[in-house]
Amino acid sequence: MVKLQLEQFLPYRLNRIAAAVSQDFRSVYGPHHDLTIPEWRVLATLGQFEAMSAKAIGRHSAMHKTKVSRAVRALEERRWLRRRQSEQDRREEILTLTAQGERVYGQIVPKAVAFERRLLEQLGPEVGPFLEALGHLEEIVRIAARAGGERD
Amino acid sequence: MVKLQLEQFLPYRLNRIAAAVSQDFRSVYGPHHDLTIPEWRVLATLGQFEAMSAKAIGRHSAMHKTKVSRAVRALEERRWLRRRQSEQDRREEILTLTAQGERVYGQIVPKAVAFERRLLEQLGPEVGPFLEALGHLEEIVRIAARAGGERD
DNA sequence: AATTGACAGTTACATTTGTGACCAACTGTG
DNA sequence: CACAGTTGGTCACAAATGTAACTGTCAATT
Repeated sequence: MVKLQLEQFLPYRLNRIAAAVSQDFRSVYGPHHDLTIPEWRVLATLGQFEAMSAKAIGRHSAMHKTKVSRAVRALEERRWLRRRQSEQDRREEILTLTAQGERVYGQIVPKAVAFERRLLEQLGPEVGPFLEALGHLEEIVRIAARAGGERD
Repeated sequence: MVKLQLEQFLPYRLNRIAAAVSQDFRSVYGPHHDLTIPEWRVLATLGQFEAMSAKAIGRHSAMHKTKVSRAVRALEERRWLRRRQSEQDRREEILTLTAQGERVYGQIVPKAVAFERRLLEQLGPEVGPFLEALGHLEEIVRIAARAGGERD
C-alpha cells in the first residue's frame, strides 16, 4: 500500500510547529496577564493600529466575528479597551485601548519580541530565506480571504 | 509606544498559515469522505504505522487524549478501524485499520500527495531551504514532548 | 419617504474541545 | 502478597468555538 510519511507532510508539520510555538509563546503572556488567545490578538491588533472596528480586527487576524465580539467584551469588562460609535456609520464601533490596556500591551510586547528573537536566532543563517519563503507561502494560501481557523 | 508588527510576528504567521493550509487540505478529503481533522489524523497515523495504541497516536500527532479517544470511536463505528487488547499490557488497545479503512486511506493518500506537490511547486526554488529550515524549527520547539495544542 | 438588500455586531443554540474524576491494570517497594 | 504510585483509556461536565437567526443601520432604488 502507498503510504504517506506524515511527519514529512507539510500541512501536518505546519500544524505541529504552529501549535508548539503558540504554546511556548503563551507561557510568555499567559501566566502574568491571564489572557486568552483571542483576547491577546485583539489587544495586539489594537495596540498596533490604535483604533479599529471589530470587523476589521477579525479580517486582519483571521478570527470569526463572534470570537472577536466575545474577546472585545471581555477586554471591555476589564477596562482594557473602550468603544465608541462611529460617526460615519452608526452600525460600527471604533475600538481603542484604554491607558490600562496600553500599559498591559506595553508590558507584553517586549517579551513577545524577545521570544521571537530567541527563536529566530536559534534558526541561524537560514532565517532569511526561511522568512522569505514563509511570505510566499502566505501569498499562495491567500490568507486574507478567510476567517475562522486558528489557534494562537 | 513600542509596537509589535503582528503580521510579521512569527507565532502569528505560523498559525495563520497552518490554519489556511489545513483548511485548504480539508477540501481534498472532507467532501468525499466526511472526515473531521482528528479523524483524518488517526487514519493517517494508522495507515502509516499499521498498528499503534491510542496513546502513541496522540503523542505522535500532538492531539489531546480525549480527542484521540473520540476520533477512534468514530472510526470504529464506521468500521474503518478495529481494536484489540494488547497482550503485554491489557490497559492499552492496539489499533489497526480494517480493509475498508485501508481502502479509504489508499484513496486519500494520492490526493494528499498531489495537494502537497502543488503547494511546494508554487513555492518554487525556495522550497529546499524552506523545508530544511522547517526541520530545524521542529527541533527547536521540540514537538515530541507535548500534546494538546492543534488547532487552528 | 418607502422599500429592498447588504452589513456590523450580538445572541441563542449546537458542536467541538479541554479538564478532572474515574476505572482497570501495570510497576515497584516493602 | 499488599500497598502505593503511575498509566491507558473513558466519561461527565465545563469552557470555547462555530452557525444561524436577529437587530439596528446604511445605501440604493423607486
